[in-house]
Amino acid sequence: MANAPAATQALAVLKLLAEQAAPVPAATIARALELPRSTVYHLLAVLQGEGFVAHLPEERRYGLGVAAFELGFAYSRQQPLRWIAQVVLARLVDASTHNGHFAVLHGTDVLYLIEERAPGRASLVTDVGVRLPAPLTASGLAMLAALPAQQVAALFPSRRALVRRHDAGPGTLTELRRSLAAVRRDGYAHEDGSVTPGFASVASAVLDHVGHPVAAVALTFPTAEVDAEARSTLAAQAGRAAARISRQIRGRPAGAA
Amino acid sequence: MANAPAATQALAVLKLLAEQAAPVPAATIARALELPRSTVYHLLAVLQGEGFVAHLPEERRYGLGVAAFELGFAYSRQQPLRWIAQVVLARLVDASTHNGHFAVLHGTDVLYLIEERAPGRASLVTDVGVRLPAPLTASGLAMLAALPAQQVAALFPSRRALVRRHDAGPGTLTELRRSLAAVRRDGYAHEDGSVTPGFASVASAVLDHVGHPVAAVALTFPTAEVDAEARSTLAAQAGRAAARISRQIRGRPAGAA
DNA sequence: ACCCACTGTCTCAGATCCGAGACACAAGCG
DNA sequence: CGCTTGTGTCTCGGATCTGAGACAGTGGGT
Repeated sequence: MANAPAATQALAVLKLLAEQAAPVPAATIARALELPRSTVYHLLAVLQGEGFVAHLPEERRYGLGVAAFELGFAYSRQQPLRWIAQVVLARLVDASTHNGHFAVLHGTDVLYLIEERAPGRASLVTDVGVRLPAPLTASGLAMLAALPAQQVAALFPSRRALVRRHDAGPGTLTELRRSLAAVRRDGYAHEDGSVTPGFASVASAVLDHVGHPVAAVALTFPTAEVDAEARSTLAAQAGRAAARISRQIRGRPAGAA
Repeated sequence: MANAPAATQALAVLKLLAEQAAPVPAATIARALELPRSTVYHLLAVLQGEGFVAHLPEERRYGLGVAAFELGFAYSRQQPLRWIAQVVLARLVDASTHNGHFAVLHGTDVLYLIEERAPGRASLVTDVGVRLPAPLTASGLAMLAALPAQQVAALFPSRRALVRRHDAGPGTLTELRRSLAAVRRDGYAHEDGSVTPGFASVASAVLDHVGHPVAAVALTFPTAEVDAEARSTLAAQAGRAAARISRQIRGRPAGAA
């Protein structure tokens, strides 16, 4: 297969810029990607010409451009799953009065595609576009629990693949399997403070026609506000929303994710 | 300046895919971009390798991949303006109980960066990522009204630059200028059914430290539900939200958009 | 005002890529 | 089952690019 270094390099520049919290100087890009300065300026000129990169002359820095934003939205728009989920999630959030999320599994991570905020509540760390280790999240646990054991083993071949945060989350594969068994027993997944201290989530997986988890629906709430009974109610609501989306996607061709 | 056809072509493929409502066959890409089939397969392989494109073998089609999505989110995340606006817009929506939007001017279009949905209300056509002709929208009119007349003339050199929809929106430059004068007189912009029949919006521009419009805040409501007095109240609320964001961005370096 | 480090532009030849077209495989239709 | 159309892979040489390094300009520090 022939190579296309210019294309590969241009995409690498975009990915690097996407990893930055703010626009950066061209020299930073050259250093990080180990590319000649002339090559970087050349690539930036092409990316700028197509709108993917914006040059900030006053700051002498480069950041992502509007074309990058539209690309991201276009991905979202191409997902029939997202449109179905948007409506169902809006209803769930209105009914439960808690923030709701819709996420997909991507490797060992969860990627949040939709966040619906309930009135009077702030957005959380699980904003759209955020990626978190699946075992730390209710959504991730819900999806992993619906996978065959071999697939889970493939994703997490050793304890090295596990990430802990706020001293939370499974530390061994045995703990992970135990968590997943509990999810299957309870019928829903939950996490307490693993993602944001003081907040908990409940989640259910959205299954396709062959029972494969394609996404998850979650509700997030302040731990202190919701007792065990209320939590079960929220879990049931999330479960019904996930089931509704599952029914609606059956009969549709499998989408990318 | 040297050229980088492979980089340019790869970006063209991404843009084409972003314009599609669903994944497409490779032949469609080759035809649309007038590229050799081997070149297209080659570019798709590179884009796929970097995660920007996903191949759907069962459908024999190609669509955008997760890296495209993350790119779009990364753009959003790099905008300090967006984070400030997110909080202010959430409060505005909670207080007004109507859907709110946050948009920027991009050429002669408005580009929606944030949508905050009020409980019990459906998302509208002005979803995140959507781009609409500025003169048709309250947000667009608010920003255009805050621009110097020469800049408006540069953006709209002739009536050819004007777009009508649902038989709405200014049809001549004179009408446009008249609309903008009304916005300046009233202190807020509004549209009735230009974007979505049965819905109206009010909007105010967010101004930077030199008085340049960098964004707009809008509230959208069903026309039948809101009388003239209530509309003024919503306009005032949107105006205060925009002013609050304006105050918060002063003292910060100008961001990209 | 001067100096230094950095930004941004430009050239051109050795190195490397791009794409025409052949080939194998797959899907759909009669 | 056979045929047609479309998908996807692969080769290689004429055409073209990549990037070292020179140069000019800019901004910040002293």
